[in-house]
Amino acid sequence: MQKPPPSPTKQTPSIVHVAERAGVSVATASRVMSNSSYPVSPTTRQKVLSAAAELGYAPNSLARSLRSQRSKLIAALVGDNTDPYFAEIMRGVEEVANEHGYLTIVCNTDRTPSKELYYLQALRDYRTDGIIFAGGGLSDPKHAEQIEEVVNEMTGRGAAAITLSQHTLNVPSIQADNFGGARDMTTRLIELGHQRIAIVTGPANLTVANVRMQGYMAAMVEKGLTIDPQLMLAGNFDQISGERAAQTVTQLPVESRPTAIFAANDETAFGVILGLLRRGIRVPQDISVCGFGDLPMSRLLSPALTTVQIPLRQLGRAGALALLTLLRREQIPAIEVIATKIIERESTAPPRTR
Amino acid sequence: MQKPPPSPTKQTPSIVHVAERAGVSVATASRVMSNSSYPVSPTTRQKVLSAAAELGYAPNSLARSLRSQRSKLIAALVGDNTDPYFAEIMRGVEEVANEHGYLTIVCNTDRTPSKELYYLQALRDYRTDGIIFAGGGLSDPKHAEQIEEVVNEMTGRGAAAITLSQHTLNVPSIQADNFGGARDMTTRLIELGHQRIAIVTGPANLTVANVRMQGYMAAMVEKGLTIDPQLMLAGNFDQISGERAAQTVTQLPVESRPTAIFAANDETAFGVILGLLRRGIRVPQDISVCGFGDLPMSRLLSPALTTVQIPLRQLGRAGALALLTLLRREQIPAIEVIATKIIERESTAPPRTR
DNA sequence: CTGAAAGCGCTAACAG
DNA sequence: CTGTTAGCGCTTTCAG
Repeated sequence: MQKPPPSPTKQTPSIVHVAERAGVSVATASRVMSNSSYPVSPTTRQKVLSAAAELGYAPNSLARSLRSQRSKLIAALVGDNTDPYFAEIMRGVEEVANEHGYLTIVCNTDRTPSKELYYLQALRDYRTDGIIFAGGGLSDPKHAEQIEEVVNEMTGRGAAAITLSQHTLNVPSIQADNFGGARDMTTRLIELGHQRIAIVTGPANLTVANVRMQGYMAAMVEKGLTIDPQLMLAGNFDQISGERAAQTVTQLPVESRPTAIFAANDETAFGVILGLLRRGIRVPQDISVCGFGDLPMSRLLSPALTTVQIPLRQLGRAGALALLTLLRREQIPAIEVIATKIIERESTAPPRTR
Repeated sequence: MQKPPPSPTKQTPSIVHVAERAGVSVATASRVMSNSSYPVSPTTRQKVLSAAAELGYAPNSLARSLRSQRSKLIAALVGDNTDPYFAEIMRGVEEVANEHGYLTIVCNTDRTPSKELYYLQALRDYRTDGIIFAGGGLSDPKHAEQIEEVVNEMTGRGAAAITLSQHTLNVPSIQADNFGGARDMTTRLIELGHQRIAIVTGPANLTVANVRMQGYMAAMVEKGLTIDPQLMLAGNFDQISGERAAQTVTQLPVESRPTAIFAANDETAFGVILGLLRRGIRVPQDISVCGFGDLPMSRLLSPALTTVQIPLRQLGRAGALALLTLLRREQIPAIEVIATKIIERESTAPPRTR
């Protein structure tokens, strides 16, 4: 059974048709259809309205945007919309956009500078009013320059841009307190009695990852603990790298093993826990594990994950709101920090007394 | 209505400027900038190209779309982009769109007919070329009619629409084999030796939920088992309803308790498992549990979830591809079914022999 | 209050 | 091969 291909049948009515049918000029028709503040007599207005209704008239946003130089389109540039981290941010962005009559375009960059650049150009071509960089800035000097150029071009034209994490781009930024969150979490572990605390880092070229590591180091130093390079495990923000880290740890001689492992994000923490459990090491009895992010599934694991919660949806909402403010030509602070919060669950505990 | 360009720092160059600078007509400039097949001499082409480069010219897609009556915009209408189910589909859609030079608009409907209608109108106004209905059709006769009207209006105009699940809309559809998957899973449970198999259904007004229930019933009947109404638990596709179902089950007299519970989706299954474990019932030793969907986290649970896998990303890709085919005025089947697959993990086992 | 007309930036006839 | 021109559908001066 085949479906007949769609073939354009009836002509979409334009405002000209509405004007004709209502017996008024297009100017007047436009004024009522666009809710202009320009005065139109109640009777004329009514005539236009019913003509539009009879015709099933729908304004052409493309023409409107072309004319007004405002597309009412905003874009969310994310690493991968499938990643709950980005999904949650996108949700916040989309909600605010929707509430204000904007449409949201998704762009998955896969953290690839070239894809990011490609998308940016497309967005520029569509005269997208605003762009939210949800992911971190990619440290790739070659593309960074071009990306910056396109962004400047857009902002120079009246568009707005904003980042939701540390970024090389010189645009306003709204960020979760990654440093503070990591420092607080580490401090908490220390207060629990841990001394040998390992960290599984994120991708070296990702700024958020580095900032979290800084937070960890700051706490260690503040508390007078030494940072053992052996306990700084390279990770990649994914589960696999967490499992690898667990493996590395278990190969360490018992006396130099950490009593706690701080994974730079939740996914990595899942991997760590899984890797540990597979090797018969109990969490948190033998080793405590914590993450960063508080993904929805973090509380479902057993043991449920202790982690640093980032108010992601709120971050997305704040970002979109800031964008709209910028579009209204109003000032916003260059950088706004949103507090994170430690959520203690089952994966952390005081270290075993030897 | 919309705000004028706030502070046009530098005037965005249009094709007219390019033409002037290259010393050619706009027609010629357009021909080279739009990669028209129309012949242009190599020298002229070069002149235009360098003029464009010097000016930093970027084509205006809005104008292009207005003129060509094709926006190169497609939209994914999802229940909630935060739901891994939809996120995965969206990813597939976005990938294909991107590969073909289209931009993807996200619309979260929250399964609300009014929001769906609102979005549809906005998409129509933007002359979106194609729409993918990722969620099921909402059984709400009042809005359904209006929604259908807008969709017809759009397809009549040359746009394409497609659904990725059972839907009242009369447009082509690409679907996972929900019936077959549920039947196979149920059959598998029966083969393991289960006789008393409960099902936790999805929202009654969601077609997918009903189809899965049908599959369950078909298998039961085929195998000559009776369907005990006591074992048909009302669910809502969320974790809470799964926990509630677990509670209900544990309140049943021991002899009439099920030995296996089939949750209509994974989230519900998580809830069931959680609820069971909390009450000291072991999974799968005491009761087997399985789900439908294979969310990423399903394999991370302990016990890892046995479930029916839906190739979601592929579904999204297939949907977008179908849309593009339709846009090319080519035929596609009215309905295409994509096979599901049973993934057996740790949450199911033969029933305990009494 | 209403209307005529000038474009927004681009493509595609239709001439040369 | 190149150029002129007529719109796509809409908003907004600028005149009544």
